[in-house]
Amino acid sequence: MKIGELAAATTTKVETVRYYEKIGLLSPPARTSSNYRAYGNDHLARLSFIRRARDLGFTLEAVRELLTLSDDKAQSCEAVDGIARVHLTEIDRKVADLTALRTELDRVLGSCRHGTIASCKIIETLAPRKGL
Amino acid sequence: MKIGELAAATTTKVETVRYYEKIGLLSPPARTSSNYRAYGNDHLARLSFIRRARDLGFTLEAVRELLTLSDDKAQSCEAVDGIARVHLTEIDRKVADLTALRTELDRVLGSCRHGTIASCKIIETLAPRKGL
DNA sequence: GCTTGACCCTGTAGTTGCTACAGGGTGTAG
DNA sequence: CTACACCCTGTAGCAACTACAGGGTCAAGC
Repeated sequence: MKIGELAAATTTKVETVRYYEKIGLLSPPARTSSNYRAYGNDHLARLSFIRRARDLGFTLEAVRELLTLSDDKAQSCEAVDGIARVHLTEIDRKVADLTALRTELDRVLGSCRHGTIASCKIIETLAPRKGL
Repeated sequence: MKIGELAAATTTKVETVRYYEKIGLLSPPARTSSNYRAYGNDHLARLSFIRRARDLGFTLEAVRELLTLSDDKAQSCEAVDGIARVHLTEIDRKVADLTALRTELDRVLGSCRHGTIASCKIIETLAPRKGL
């Protein structure tokens, strides 16, 4: 399959596929006589994995780690679990922060409707907390 | 307080603080006789806010707008309302996205049987699926 | 009083994760 | 046979930092 087809099949930009190859996330495929990249199903699977992990918010470095781990079938699952778990904790913190910010914005909007410009406490909402 | 102290208090790099000043997010502080930047508590609060907001995925431009909300006390109610409303929508979208992501990651983690990679459900989940 | 080391200054170049050209070659449909 | 969509390499740009290089400042210790 040509690069355009691979890209379309994974909703990736052609340039991004070449970029992944350049940084070593995707192995260089065979070339046709006219020097076009020729991909197989293994490439398709790997790129799908990369895109999906990226979608889930993993950095390229984390993806690289996950790929290395998944290549070594005999290894234990714990490292994979660890990477995902750290990521999950981060997400939980972000949701909590966003919810606090949302409440404050909502309050600002509410006071607006009553014709008064309440002093906006946005800065205080995300002010440093002791637990951090 | 000196730039290093401010940076440490907000887990920011010194260079980043200077960068925020350069792009106008942080007002230029007073200088000591030896030309060192001298910050007060208002800078600390503002920088804390910027860092948290950035962490939550707001662009610097969005942060800039949020800050004008809390800065400009004389602003018209409509302007405040407009800016707040846009960001409220954005926050709701982010919370929804993160929650979906969380659910998925949680499901993936729950399936981890701590066996070997060969049977790792996390890797399997990220692998390409027919329905995609 | 002088050196050592941790800090500060400005300015510029590199990073991440792409994305967008520029300037060219290839392949097929009309 | 020429138009057009696709492919190639290479470089430059984007946001938002981050890391030097090359220099100045200051408190502590000998």
